[in-house]
Amino acid sequence: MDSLVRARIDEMRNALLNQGISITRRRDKMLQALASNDRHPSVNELHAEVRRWYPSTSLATIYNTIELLKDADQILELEFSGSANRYDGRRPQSHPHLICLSCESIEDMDVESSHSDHLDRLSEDTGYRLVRQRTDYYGFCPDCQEQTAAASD
Amino acid sequence: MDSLVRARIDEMRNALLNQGISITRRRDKMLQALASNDRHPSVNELHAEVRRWYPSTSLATIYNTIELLKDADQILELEFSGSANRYDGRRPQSHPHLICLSCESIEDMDVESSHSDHLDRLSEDTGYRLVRQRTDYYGFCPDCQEQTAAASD
DNA sequence: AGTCAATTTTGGAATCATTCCAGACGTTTA
DNA sequence: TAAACGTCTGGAATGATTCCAAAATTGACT
Repeated sequence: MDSLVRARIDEMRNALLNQGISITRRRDKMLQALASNDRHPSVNELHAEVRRWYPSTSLATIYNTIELLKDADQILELEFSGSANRYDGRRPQSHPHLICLSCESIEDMDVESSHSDHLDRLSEDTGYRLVRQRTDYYGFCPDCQEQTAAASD
Repeated sequence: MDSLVRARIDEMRNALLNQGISITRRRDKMLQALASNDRHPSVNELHAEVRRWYPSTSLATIYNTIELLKDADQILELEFSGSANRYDGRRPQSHPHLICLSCESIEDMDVESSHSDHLDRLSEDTGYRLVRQRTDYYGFCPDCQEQTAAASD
């Protein structure tokens, strides 16, 4: 396993432990699933993954664990109204994404430099106490563009 | 009525007419509601507003009209998974918002310069064909900060 | 190991925004 | 007036998320 993935899992574990939350087997599997999946999985995908090891796992447990991770600032939730939310457990800090309107893939973009400085500056400017931001770009990924081009031949 | 509001209503009307969509009385009221409300109303608020004039109006009609406006690029939809979507009919182009996590108010921020240039440049860089972006800042508005400060006295 | 208390998990029901649909209604055109 | 078409209604269907009470698991202590 990638050492970065391992490090990320440890980070999540410690963050939870610091809040007095125990790492049960299901929770641990879920951390692994989150750390090793860069496709921004939905709750259902995480559920399926954890179930491979613990088939009795219920959806409620997945939602539960997500709540714990949110409270510990260890997961980024991308909300959608029409479809299921998607989650980024690899980089819990706000960062921009490329979202394909056709295949619903979600890709990370590089972090803009000094993200928290930016929020701090904006907080001063606006009078808000800002805690996070969402920046996402919507369009059509290279693969989907090819497919529509091919289909119109 | 503000002349900017009036101009915006005309803009929406024309955009719909250009797509061969007729402006019914309910639709027209909804355009007015959208153009004159800067608080980013939800579907329920729009429904209530249109109902003041046409009490038999159904929710489905509101959803319908929103669909028409989206297709005509005349409304900006802010998606939320936990609560109702919010709509900006005054500035249909992508622009950033300040969102209060406590009172759920949504405020417009000034548009970054040359927004479409920015998308064009990013499209080149990423290979995506980007059509819109979402940039929102989440935090606590000045009013809500005061209230929690006062409550802790 | 055995018991108790506390935490976690389950599974199903409840909630709520949104979408769907068939029938009713209105408007336009001839 | 009638036919044709688009619009609107009201209620049902859908689907993600939340809630909850009961069952299962865990950890501490004996």
